[in-house]
Formats: sequence, structure tokens, C-alpha cells
Amino acid sequence: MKSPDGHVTSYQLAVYDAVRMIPRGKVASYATVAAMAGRGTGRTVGTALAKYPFGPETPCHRVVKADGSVGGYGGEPGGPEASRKEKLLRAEGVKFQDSGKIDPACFLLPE
DNA sequence: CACCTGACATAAT
DNA sequence: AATTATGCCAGGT
Repeated sequence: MKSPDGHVTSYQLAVYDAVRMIPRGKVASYATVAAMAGRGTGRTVGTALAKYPFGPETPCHRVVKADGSVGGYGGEPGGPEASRKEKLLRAEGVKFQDSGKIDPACFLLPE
């Protein structure tokens, strides 16, 4: 469980690198991560994250949807793990609106 | 090489 | 405001 799967494309690594640079207490939309990676779109980023086994250094929980929803987690969209994801974000200092959406001020500005 | 799927985004209805 | 349809791009079959 230390090293991830061996078959990883260049794009996956680029997405990881972008996700890893997200500061604690902030979040970035899938599209923003794609912009930082330099390639792809929100869809490709989400697909990339879902397929990858993930190491402990990749804060995939800091990646959320553009409308403020937490998106997915644990390789499943809107799954039960997504609730845990929200809890993690709260623990890191991310504020949530009463509507259940993330505060726009916690979003990392795209490049 | 062609078709299908998918942790998204945006516009239109 | 909520739901539906279309566009995007990379990966897998």
C-alpha cells in the first residue's frame, strides 16, 4: 500500500503534482487542477483521480466541484465516502455554506 | 484505429 | 431554482 500501481501515465503525474500543491485549508475545482496541470479538463482530472490508488501525500479531498459540492471520493461519485471528505475539509479550516456548499473564499484561484 | 466511459463545466429549457 | 442536454479530454476496451 506504499507504492501505487506501476502503470501511470504522464497526465496522472501532472494532476497529482497540481493536487499536491494545494495549500491546507483551501480547495480547488477539478477544472482549476486541470489548468494547473496544463492539460485536460475537469472530467479528465476526475477520471484520473478515480483510477489512481493514491498515496498518503496526495490530498485528493481538496479537489471539489466548481459549484461548491464536494464531488466524489473513494473512487465513487457522491458516495458515502464523500461525507468523510467534507469532514476532512472542515478539519482543515475550509468553511461551508449553510446550503452545504463550500465557501467560495476557500477556493484556490486558477492560474 | 474507432467507440465508449467518466470523482466535470456550462448553457439551455 | 432544478433538471436535461452538449462539450471537453484522457483512458480503456
